[in-house]
Amino acid sequence: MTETTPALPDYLHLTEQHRELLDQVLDKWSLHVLAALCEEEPLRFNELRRAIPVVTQKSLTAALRRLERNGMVERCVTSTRPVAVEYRITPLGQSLQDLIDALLRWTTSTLPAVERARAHFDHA
Amino acid sequence: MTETTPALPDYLHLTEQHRELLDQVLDKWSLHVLAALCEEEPLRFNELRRAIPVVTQKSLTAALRRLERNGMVERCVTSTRPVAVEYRITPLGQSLQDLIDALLRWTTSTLPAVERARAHFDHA
DNA sequence: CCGGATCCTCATGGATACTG
DNA sequence: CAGTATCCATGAGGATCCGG
Repeated sequence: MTETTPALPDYLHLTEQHRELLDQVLDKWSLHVLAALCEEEPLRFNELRRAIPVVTQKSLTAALRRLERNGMVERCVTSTRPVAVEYRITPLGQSLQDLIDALLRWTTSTLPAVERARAHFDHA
Repeated sequence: MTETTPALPDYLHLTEQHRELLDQVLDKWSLHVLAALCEEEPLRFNELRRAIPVVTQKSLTAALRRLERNGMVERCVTSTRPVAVEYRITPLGQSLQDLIDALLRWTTSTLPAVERARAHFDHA
C-alpha cells in the first residue's frame, strides 16, 4: 500500500481541462477586462474599449465572448435604438478576480528578484 | 481628499511588466515543467521530455530557457562525456509552484460551474 | 452603438535533420 | 545526451468594411 509517487493530491494534477480553462480565462485581454470591470461596473462595449489600452474590437469581442461562455462575465442587452450592451462580473468571475489579485501580488513581490535573475542571465 | 476611484491598491494595477512576467511563466509548457519538477527533482532533459506528454525538444528547450532566465529553474551542467544536464526548481520557482497550486485548486473547484455555464451558452 | 465578416501578416509551434 | 538549425503549417491578432 506504500505509494511510490504520491507527492501530489489529485487537484494538483495538470490535466488538459485545467490548462484549457486557465488559457481561456487568464489570457492577455481577459486580464484587462476583469481589471477594468473590477474598478467600475457595469461597462458598455465602447467604454471597455476606451478603458483598455489599444485593444481592437475583434480581440475585445473575442475576450468578452470567451469570458461570457465560461460564466465569468454577464452580457445584458437593452433593446433600445440603438441597442445598449452592458457587461458585469458574475460571482464566478469574482472568484477569478480574487485569483488574479493573488497573481498580481505575486508578480509585484517577485519582480525585483526576477529582474536580477534576468540581468544575470542576459549578462552571459 | 476623497478619491473618486481608489478601489484598487497599486499592486493590483495590471501593468505591462506584470503581464509579461505572467505570460513567460504561466504558459502551457512551463506549467508542465513545474509540475514535473515538483513531483521529482532533479530531472535531466530527456527525463523531462518523457515526463511531459508530447512536448517537442524545441518547445521544451524554449520553456526551460525562459524559466531559467526568469530565475524559476536552475540548470546544472556536468561536463562528462556525454554531458549531463540537470534541472532543479529554485526558491523563486517554488513560490511560483505555490501559485500554480492555487490556480489548479481554483480550476478544480470551479470547473463544474464553468461547464454548466458553457453548456448554457452553447445551447443558445 | 455594437459588433459580424474578410483579408492579411506575422509570430509560434511542430516536424525533421544535424552536431558537440 | 542535449541541444541547434531549418522549413513549414497554423492560428492569433490587426485593419478595414459593412450591417442591425
